[in-house]
Amino acid sequence: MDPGRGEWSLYGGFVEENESLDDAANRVLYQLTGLKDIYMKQVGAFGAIDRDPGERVISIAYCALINVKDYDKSLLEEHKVEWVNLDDMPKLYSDHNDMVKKAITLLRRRISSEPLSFNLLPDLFTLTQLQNVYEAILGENIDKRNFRKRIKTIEYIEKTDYIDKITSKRGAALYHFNKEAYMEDPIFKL
Amino acid sequence: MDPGRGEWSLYGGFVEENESLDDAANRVLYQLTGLKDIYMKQVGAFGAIDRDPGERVISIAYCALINVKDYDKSLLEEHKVEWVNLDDMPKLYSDHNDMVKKAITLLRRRISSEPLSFNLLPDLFTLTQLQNVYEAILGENIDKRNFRKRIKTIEYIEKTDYIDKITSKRGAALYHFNKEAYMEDPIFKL
DNA sequence: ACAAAAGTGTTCCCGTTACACCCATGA
DNA sequence: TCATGGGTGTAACGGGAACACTTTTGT
Repeated sequence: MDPGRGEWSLYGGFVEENESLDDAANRVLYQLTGLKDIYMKQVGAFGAIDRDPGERVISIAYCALINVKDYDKSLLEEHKVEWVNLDDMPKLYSDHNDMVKKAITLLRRRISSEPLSFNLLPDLFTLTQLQNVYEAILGENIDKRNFRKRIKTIEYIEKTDYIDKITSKRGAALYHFNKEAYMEDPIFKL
Repeated sequence: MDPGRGEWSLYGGFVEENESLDDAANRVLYQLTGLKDIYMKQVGAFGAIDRDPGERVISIAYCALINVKDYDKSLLEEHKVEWVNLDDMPKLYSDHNDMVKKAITLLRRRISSEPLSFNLLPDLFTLTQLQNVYEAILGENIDKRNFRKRIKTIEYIEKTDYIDKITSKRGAALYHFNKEAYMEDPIFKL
């Protein structure tokens, strides 16, 4: 998000002649963060007549799942862009708040039919980290025992022999998302 | 749907300067069917570079729920448009099959979180009619007793004293969707 | 020793499913 | 009288939610 015209707004760009909408979204994301191959979905087209006071603009909003640790800070500063917590989100320019709202709805719906979380986690992750992602997306707390019970029934989330000793004294088992197993049998359980 | 360029395609139109995307969709629908105030949702923006062989076109697809009985036949004939059954749908022009597929997915997801069916039914309807709509949208059969049990738990679907004697010899109770009750307490159960 | 995070089972409840027969009426 | 669609209840099952204590180890 970047400051624009006195108000904050979402970061955007224009679609070039030689690129699809998806390509354009990926390019803009790359220019902004230096990230490629990121999970990204179209949120929708926004086309009220007066949504831009200057000229008629139709915007196609996209949302991406980005691990906040991964971004290139210098690029963000260069574009005068900042990450904000959802709870701290200010009033945005034009209909950009609607875009965010629709994106959140889309994500919350999708997380129960598609394993989104792994786009936000490192290759190896602890169950606590995974649960944190779920709680962040759903915006609510989940019971630890129930969560871990459900995870156990999902075949393509595999426990490894590695142990994470960084975030806890006792050490936590590291898990792995087996994408191949998911592709073969894409039944999502959570 | 109308025949175009040797293949069948979805019916479309261009967005005017003085109308929003939603307005444009409603206008096109009106020109085609003579219907107004129809339930309509944006399906998404389609923007592959070569989706139209002539020039670069970005399309925003919409889907509407229309009771097939309501349409103005002369308008359809005038525009050389036909209704087709989903099962009989031919290969369509460009990415139009993707549009239909996405629209169906959207409807199926939405019907379990929003009472869509009433847009396809007359003001008074029998439970069998309602069940038919559900089965049509979901594309599967539903057990009659279970269906009726669930309907009974929904406050805003109200039984009236009227009886439909047209479609059955015995006569079937007519029900009514109480929109006000739904608006007050929009918890959808089915 | 104690603080901090990891890990672990059981019970209860409710919603979903499966399933088959009688009823009223017009033709 | 029969064909047609309308209407009804119960039992078994399974998934989700609630709930609290022990373990390990670094400091």
